[in-house]
Amino acid sequence: MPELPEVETIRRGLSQFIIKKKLVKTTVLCDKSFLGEPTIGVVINIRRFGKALIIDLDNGKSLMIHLRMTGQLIYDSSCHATKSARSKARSTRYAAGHPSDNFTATLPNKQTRVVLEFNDQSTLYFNDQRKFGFIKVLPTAEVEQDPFIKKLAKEPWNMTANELYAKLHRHPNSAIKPTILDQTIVCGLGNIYADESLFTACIHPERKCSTITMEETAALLEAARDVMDKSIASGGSTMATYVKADGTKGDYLDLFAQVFHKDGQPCPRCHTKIEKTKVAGRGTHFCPHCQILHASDSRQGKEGK
DNA sequence: CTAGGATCCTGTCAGC
DNA sequence: TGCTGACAGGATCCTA
Repeated sequence: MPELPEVETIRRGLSQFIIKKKLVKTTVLCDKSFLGEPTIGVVINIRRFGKALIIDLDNGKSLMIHLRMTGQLIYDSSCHATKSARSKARSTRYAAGHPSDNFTATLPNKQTRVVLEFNDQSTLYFNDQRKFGFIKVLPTAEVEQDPFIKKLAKEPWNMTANELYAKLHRHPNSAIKPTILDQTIVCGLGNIYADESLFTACIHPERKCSTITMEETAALLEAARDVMDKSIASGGSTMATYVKADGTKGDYLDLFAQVFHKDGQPCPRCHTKIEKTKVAGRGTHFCPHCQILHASDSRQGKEGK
């Protein structure tokens, strides 16, 4: 699901395409996916707070979009049925979010929840298989007071190791992984980048926060910045599926991930097999050799295997 | 206050 | 083939 780098990728791409265009029509195909009243206005800015995207209009309203697990935004510059074949041939697709065939499928389709149309007849589709994501209309002036936005922590680039260390140690008995997934602790990491960051910093995902040292905190923060910087630079790991040389589909994620979805494959550092387990209900990938679990981290009620 | 689990929803895949 | 349960790149709500 889209994490910070994917949402930033969408923000940059959409900025090129829809700023200064007028949103003229909103079609809501799933009531649950759209909160508030549809509105009409010119797009003047696109911002991001953590994993939330904000589209500001010139009428004092903003669209807050959260993709959650399976949301996608697919911009299509081609026009609708009335459009000529010539302009269709020149159509542009810009898609990001949860990777799926929807990026190239005919739209709208079964998973399309909201359709936003602009004055030049281009279209932004909000697709979301599981309906966890949403678009919400609210006054621009109130965006930063929104409960979700308001409690977001700083992003890794703006946070010091001291700040993160203090926050981690407020949850001494929690495992490190679910703690860094908490957007009020540090903002932007999701399941992929949490695993990747912990791997890079050589920290076992089940380490208790109380055992994380200042040095490890600094390494973790740097790792988080690094993996997300790399992903943003390459257009986000979920930007699209790509077609491999043999004609089969691949996922950009496979190209840069070191551990995520790599269980059974050799660790890039030590060649030990990457393992997959479950930590706090989330699939978790790590190298059992590079990422050591200290004796003091062992938990009761957990049967070893 | 923290910590853990259930929950929202649809689709896909492994195993029988 | 059909059924079943597990699982899924997020966040919130409820309970102890």
